[in-house]
Amino acid sequence: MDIGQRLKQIRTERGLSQRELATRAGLTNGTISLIETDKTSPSVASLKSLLDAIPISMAEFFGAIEEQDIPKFIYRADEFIQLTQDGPGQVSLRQLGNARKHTLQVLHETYPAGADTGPEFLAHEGEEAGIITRGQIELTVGDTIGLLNCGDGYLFDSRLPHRFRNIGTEPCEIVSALTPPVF
Amino acid sequence: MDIGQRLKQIRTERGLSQRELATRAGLTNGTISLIETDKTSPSVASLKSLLDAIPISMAEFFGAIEEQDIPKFIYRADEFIQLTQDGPGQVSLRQLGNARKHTLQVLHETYPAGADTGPEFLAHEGEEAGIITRGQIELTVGDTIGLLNCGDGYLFDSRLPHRFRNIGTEPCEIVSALTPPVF
DNA sequence: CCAGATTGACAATTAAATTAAACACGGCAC
DNA sequence: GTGCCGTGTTTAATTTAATTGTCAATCTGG
Repeated sequence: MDIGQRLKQIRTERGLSQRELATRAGLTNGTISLIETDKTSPSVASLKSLLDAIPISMAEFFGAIEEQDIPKFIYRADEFIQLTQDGPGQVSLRQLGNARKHTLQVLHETYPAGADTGPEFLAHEGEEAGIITRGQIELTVGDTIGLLNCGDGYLFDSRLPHRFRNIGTEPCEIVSALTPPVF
Repeated sequence: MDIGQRLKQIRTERGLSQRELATRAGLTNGTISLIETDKTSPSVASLKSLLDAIPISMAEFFGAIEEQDIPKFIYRADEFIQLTQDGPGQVSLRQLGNARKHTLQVLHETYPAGADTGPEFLAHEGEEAGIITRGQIELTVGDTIGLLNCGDGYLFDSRLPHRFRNIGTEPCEIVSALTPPVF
């Protein structure tokens, strides 16, 4: 989402210079330059001042951005959404993209040594699958128990009760997929 | 426009605590507390992180705010939009509200000593009127010239060529109205 | 009732946005 | 050419936002 490009677009569309818009909005030209070149992320208050001076509403401004938004295919590691509280000894679930817009939910899971999804078994609609990318983990599905090593994978109907336990000494990382998404 | 209230609304609607939303968005609970109590104006980047984690789009977020926006009646002095470059010896035009939404445009004008709208006369559609609140100014409309003192006013058809000159020694302030708005 | 956990708010530090002033580039008159 | 605007960018200093750690208040289960 390129705030800078969009601001520059509507500013130049209306024939305003950075300096002119700046004085109208009560900011400085330098600030607008930094925003338009994406060297800073303006505060909502600053952006509102700018849009009021143009004038254009926040909804219009972002509406146009999000319409023109090219469907996003690539997500950087730091763009994942953390679904769990993080802390030592905690299971970490990091979601790829905004699953509500899709029928497929992919997670990057980390189970510290000793971690356990709990004795109360999980069960929900859909299917899930994954591949272990680091360490090893014990998976119980129904009354089947298996120890999965790095490179191994799993695939099962999520309605079957299941449980993950890292019984090893190093953290276990899994890339998993669920459909439909669960929250 | 109350960002804090709106954020709290949708957050609690979805049963999220400040801490839970914070970890999902990669921010801290303190930040959310400050935003929701309007003690800070978040950066666009921070707000986007929060809305992605909820999830809700920027356009939806602001759309709802601006719809529910009570028509605004009162404008603080620092909310006026500066229509002119400011500087010593410059005429200052400060607009009340967003004139594009209305048929009436009210300006707070300041003419420094010696200021002049220029020998090339102004002319545009509509009517304009004003009252001098400080100092004095010479007004030319068509071939009529008058010296207006503090408390005096004017009202004329804007299609007549007109010119303002502060021929006094102190700045002149005028509150003026135009209809329809001009830019 | 108490212990432990969860909530939102606060104060002090750290990180980031904003300012103010300078810089560099490109027209354009002279 | 030189000087002068007007443009957008960059830099160091300042102001503001964000983090961190803590607090009191509110639940919850034993």
